Amino acid sequence: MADQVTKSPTIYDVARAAGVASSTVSRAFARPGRVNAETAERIRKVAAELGYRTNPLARALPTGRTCLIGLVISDVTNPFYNEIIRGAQAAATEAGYTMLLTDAQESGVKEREALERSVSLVDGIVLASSRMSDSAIRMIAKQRPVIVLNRAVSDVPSVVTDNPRGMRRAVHHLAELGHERITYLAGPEASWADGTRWQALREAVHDVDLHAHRIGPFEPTVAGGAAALADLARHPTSAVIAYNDLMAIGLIRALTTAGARVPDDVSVVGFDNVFAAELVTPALTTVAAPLHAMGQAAVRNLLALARGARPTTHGPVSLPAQLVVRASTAHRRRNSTSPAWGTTRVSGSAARA
Amino acid sequence: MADQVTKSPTIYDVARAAGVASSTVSRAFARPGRVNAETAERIRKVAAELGYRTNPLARALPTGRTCLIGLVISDVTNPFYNEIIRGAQAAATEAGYTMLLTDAQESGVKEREALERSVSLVDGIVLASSRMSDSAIRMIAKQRPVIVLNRAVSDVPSVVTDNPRGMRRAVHHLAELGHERITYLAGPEASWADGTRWQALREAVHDVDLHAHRIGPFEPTVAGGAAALADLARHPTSAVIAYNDLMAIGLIRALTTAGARVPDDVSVVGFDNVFAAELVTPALTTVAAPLHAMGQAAVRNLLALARGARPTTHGPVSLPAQLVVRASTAHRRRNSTSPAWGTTRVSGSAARA
DNA sequence: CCAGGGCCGGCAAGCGGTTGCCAGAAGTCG
DNA sequence: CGACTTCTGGCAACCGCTTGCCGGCCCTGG
Repeated sequence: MADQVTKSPTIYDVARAAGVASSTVSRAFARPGRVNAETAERIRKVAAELGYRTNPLARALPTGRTCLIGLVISDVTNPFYNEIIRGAQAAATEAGYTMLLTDAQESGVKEREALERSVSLVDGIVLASSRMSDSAIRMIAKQRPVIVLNRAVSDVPSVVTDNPRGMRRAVHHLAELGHERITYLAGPEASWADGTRWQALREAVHDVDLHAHRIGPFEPTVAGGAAALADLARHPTSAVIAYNDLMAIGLIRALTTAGARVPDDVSVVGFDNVFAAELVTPALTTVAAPLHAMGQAAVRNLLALARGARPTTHGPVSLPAQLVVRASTAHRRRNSTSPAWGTTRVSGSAARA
Repeated sequence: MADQVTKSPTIYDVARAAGVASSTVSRAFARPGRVNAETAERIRKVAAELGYRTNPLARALPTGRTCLIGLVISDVTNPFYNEIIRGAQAAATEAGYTMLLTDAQESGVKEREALERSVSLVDGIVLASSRMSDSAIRMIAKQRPVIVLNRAVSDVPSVVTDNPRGMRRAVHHLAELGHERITYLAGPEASWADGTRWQALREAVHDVDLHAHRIGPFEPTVAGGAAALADLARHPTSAVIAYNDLMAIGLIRALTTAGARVPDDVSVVGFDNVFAAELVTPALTTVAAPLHAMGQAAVRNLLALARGARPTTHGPVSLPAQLVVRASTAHRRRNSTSPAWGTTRVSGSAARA
């Protein structure tokens, strides 16, 4: 344990051992070609013997590049991010960057504090589902290259999923199954995705002549979805689209324990296609976001930005979403306009057949 | 976007503006008390006006402390780590440290490479379910304080869950339900936890006079669990304990599609109590690891170590595990010694009642 | 009234690299 | 053969902050 005091060798040690100047050692590593091939080889050999490794910190000081990128996530606990993290990580590693992960714990304030402490450390930042205000984001985008993920902020490049298209597909699917009224379970109000999805739903629904109704907002969690049951019962529909999979799962569970059957009594569609979506019973029909690709795209774009590229397009980069049809959606049953599961009997307007 | 060229102010800028020496500015922040209260106050005010923030990199160079800790995870995609990450993050933030997250992608080699690039950056490292060899771990423990999570390596402090106790509880639970033979679905061979669990199972089973049988190893994933079905069918038992929840879930699914009922035909117990465990149908009975606490404990111990504390005990810090009984375990049915679901009919030795 | 001790601020030497500039050696060319 | 490149290696000045050491000033006690 106490071995840790042995300081690791520096370029000076290597320089002395190899009989050259420290600058030559530095160049042998940082700028091969700038130094004679043989010399470089020799230096490299000596360095290897000494176990020399260039100290990234010391390197970063004069160059200003740390080869670190920050990934800030609104809630690491949310399975939605698992694949995003991995995608980001992959892209970072591939480019020789290391990732600094920060959990904002669904709090704009904590997010800010964390950022405060790390902006100066990183070469760029990916903000995943940031809960900060647009202006706060723009503020930090002034200090470092920033890419926002799953959100659009004017003047800041972003990558998002094609929510409108995904939503349209979900609506068409539901329409084909004979559903006429769709309830949207809203997520957090601070969420850009939530706004986009609801907006997309209204448009999609209009196209195919259905009706949409929004309830919420709820927490974007299983508990939040379950909590939505009461509101849903007050204004029941045969189909529900939830802000995300977690809420969809929560709702399904609540419905089930309330005695309703999914998908027979009500069809439920989620968003994101998180890992658990195919595990639950019934398996969840959901709009799949290309999670891995998003993480990857975000980091790649960020790195391009950091290298001085102009922000590619002025709009967000939009990645295609797909509808994954599983077992939580089915044909609407003609005689099930009014639910048997309502905690409150509905206003009577919807008469039983 | 181009604003990023504006360099941020340094202590020199502040010093000039405040009419003091740079060292005084430095001390005003780093060592309050060493400098006159009024002066400090004035400096702080000027600094605030200039928007000065101390550059952690520059600070780290002379001090050698980066206030960064590395968390290396064998597979970020595994939900098992979600809460661990958060626990670790919480403990780190609370101590003013930032976390560097690395995904080893279940590869000892990638793990090593990643470490290679980051050891020199961090003040300490938490290795979660490392896939590296003991000696490799000891090697890096020589360079930096290291805590291994979910594994025991001699001479390196670690935090683990109390697998033996957890296993004992699971076995007793199964015994009470009348099961006599238990199959263990083994996880990765490189996994320390796997060895411990199997060992614990054998002992626990011996105590209560049951029988245990091990099949595997399998991938510690849903697919791995599903893949285990064939082996299980060859040697069926009424109860199964899986290396982890993911495998348990996979097995349950495979069993179900093969026509077996869980828990009626076979009881399944998992390990870890990941998020999805309570979501699946039937909800999974599992040995719950204190995920959040583990991440937290790991980081706290690491920080203590980094501060120069002697490794607390010489054995691993063991956190209590609990059995969470849900719906995937039930009384053994007398007449179900031989399964109706076997893909291969069993050797006939186990006659139908 | 003077010696001794705090308190405070400044000086300057690093921490471990990078890099602009310089100069000697070697190669090129008319 | 001399002028001009090109190739290589060294020198030294940073990058932004920390910190050991010094010294002036003021306070206190004998």
